[in-house]
Amino acid sequence: MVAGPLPAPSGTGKDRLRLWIRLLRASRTIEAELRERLKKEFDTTLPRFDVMAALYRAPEGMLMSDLSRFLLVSNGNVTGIVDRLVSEGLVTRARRNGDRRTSMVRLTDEGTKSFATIAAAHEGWIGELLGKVSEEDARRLTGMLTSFRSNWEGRE
Amino acid sequence: MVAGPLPAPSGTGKDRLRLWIRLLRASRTIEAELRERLKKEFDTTLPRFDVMAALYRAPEGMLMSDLSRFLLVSNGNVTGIVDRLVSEGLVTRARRNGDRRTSMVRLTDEGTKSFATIAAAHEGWIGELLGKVSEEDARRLTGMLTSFRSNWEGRE
DNA sequence: CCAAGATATTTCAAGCTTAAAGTTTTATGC
DNA sequence: GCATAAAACTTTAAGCTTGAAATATCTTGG
Repeated sequence: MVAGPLPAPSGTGKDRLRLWIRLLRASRTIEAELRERLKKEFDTTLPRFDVMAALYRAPEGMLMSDLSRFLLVSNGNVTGIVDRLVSEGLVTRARRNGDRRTSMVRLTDEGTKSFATIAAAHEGWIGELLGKVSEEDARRLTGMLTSFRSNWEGRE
Repeated sequence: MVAGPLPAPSGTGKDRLRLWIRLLRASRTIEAELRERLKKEFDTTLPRFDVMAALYRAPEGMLMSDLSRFLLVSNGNVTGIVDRLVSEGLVTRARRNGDRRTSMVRLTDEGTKSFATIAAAHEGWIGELLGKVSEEDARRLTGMLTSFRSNWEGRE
C-alpha cells in the first residue's frame, strides 16, 4: 500500500477545544442574564420557564418522560419542577384512564396566560442579547450547530 | 432553555431565537456527556474540573474572587467547590501576609498531576464530540462567539 | 392466570447554584 | 485616630441536578 502521511487524527484538536470553551462561555453568559431577568421581572426561574415552554407547544399535554427527554434533564429533576409548578397552579397532572403509571402534564389556563407574557419578553431579550449577531450569521451558526446535533442524536 | 420555536411570529428575532435554542441544546448535550465521562472515568465533576482548569493556568494561584469572576459563577458557589477540593487534597488555600481577608488558592502537586491526566482525556473527548465540525468552521464559529462575548464584557 | 420482566415515575442522598445576609479585614474621610 | 464605607469571603435558605434505588403499573411467555 502507498500509505501517505496519516491525516493527523487528533493533532489539530486545539481549535475545537477553543470552540467548546467559547460555546460554553457564551451560553453561560446568556443563561445568567436570562435567569436574572426572569427572577427580577417575573419572579420565576429558567427551569420553570423551560418546562412551561415545552408544555406550551403541546396543548394536548406531555408525559413526564417526554418532558425529561425533550429538556435533556433527568426524570427526577422534572418531578420536582412540575411539583412546584402544580403547587403554583400553573400546571396540572391529569391521570390517564389507560395507563395508571403515567399522567398527562398540561398548562392550566393561568399557566398558559402567564407563559405567553413571559415568552414575549424572553424573545425580546434574546433579540437584544444576540443583537450583534447578524441574521445571516445567526442562520449559518444555527446550521452548523444543527448538523452537529444530528451527529449526536439518538446516542443516549 | 431547550424550548422549540415559539409561536410569536416576530419577523426579525426569529433567527436569533432559533440560534439561542441550538446553542443551548448543543452546550447542554456536550456538557451532559462530559459530566458523565468525568464521573465514570475519574470520579469527579464538571465544576471541580473547571476550578482545577482555572488554577492550572495560574501556577501563582488565584483569589476566590478571581475564580468566581473567571468561571462566571457566584462567590458562594466557589467556596463550596474549593472546600471539597481542599478536603480531597487537590487544592490549598494559602493565607497571605498582605491582606488577611484573602487567600491564594493553588493546585497541590497531587492536584496538578491529577488535572493533567484528566485534561488530556478531556481534550480527546472534545475532539471526538466536535469531530464533525471542520477546523475551518470551528475557527469561524469561535470568531463569531468571541465577538458576541466582547459585546457583553463588562456589563455585569 | 401469573411470574418475570419492562416501563413510568417518584424518592433519596449528595452535590451544585444563586441571591442575600453575615463576618472579618482593609481603606478612607474628616 | 476612628467611624464609616468598601472589599473579600463565608454562611444560609431555597431550589436545581444527577444517578441510583424504590414503587407502582403494565406486558408477555407459558
